[in-house]
Amino acid sequence: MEGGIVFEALLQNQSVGFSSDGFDSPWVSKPFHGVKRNTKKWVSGQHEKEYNSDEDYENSFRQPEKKRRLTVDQVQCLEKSFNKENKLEPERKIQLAKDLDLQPRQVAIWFQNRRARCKTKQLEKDYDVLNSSYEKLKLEFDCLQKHNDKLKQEVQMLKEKLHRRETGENVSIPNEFSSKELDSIAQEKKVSLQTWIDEPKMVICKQEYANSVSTKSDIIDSYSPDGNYSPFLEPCDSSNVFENQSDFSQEEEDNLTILTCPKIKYEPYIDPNEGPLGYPINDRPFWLWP
DNA sequence: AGCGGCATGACCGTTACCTCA
DNA sequence: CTTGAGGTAACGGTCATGCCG
Repeated sequence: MEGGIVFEALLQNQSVGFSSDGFDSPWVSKPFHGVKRNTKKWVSGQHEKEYNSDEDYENSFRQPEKKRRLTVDQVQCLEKSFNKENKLEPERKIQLAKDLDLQPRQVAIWFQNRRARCKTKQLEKDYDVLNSSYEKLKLEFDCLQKHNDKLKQEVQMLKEKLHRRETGENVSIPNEFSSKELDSIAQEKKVSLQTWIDEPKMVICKQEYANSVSTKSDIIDSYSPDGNYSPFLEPCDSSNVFENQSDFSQEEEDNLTILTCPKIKYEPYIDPNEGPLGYPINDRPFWLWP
């Protein structure tokens, strides 16, 4: 950092010295009124600055201080180093500080802040991923629900007609439809539904688990060892969704919920304050959070 | 081996300052 | 010129870890 950064006239009782952490940071403590906080101000190169007289020392306090940003070159070099490894070993810190004419502590702080920024960005990305996943899932769920209702209606209608026919009532079902044939029609309906949902990947699970998935951050936030995002539910084949190979009893099956799990991928940024339903995400019931 | 004290570093939340629209 | 928002350097507090007596 070229040129000494000196600071504005400070209040009395200031102290010039090293930080309490015993590290090599030349900070000046400045009393701060009203807030219980010690504001310290940076003096570039102070560790090597020599004052020829008390007057020089006093004058240095009267010059306005600027908190300088790191230069473009410094940032570029730090970025390069960060991209190689975002943790900073002491040797590398010293070397970077030397190379960039910074205090080791400045390098350490830059890495800390850089990691924090990195984490924030990653959280934003994760949010986008989950949000778009949720949006897609909800859409598919709504479609399925509507289709399911329609099918139930049809089955109910057919059952009623069958009942009336078997009890001798005059119904419009052709006589050639036996009970068996009606079953097969119903079966056909299942098949068509199955075809319809063939594209989205699905898993079937108990209602309690479906509810808990949205809150299981330890699962959702999981990453593979190489640092890549790992979707919490792997895609699976939906072909057996309606087959009688379920591990659940009939009663349990009534409470089953279908989770669609499209392959998660990053999508363009979406305003996190506005959810897919068009109103702020926090206004949504907790269990509807993506 | 177990324990306490100390040094160090990472992380988190926060603050102060700078820059720019 | 002022102001507010956003970005960033830097802080204090806390916790984990390693070393040493």
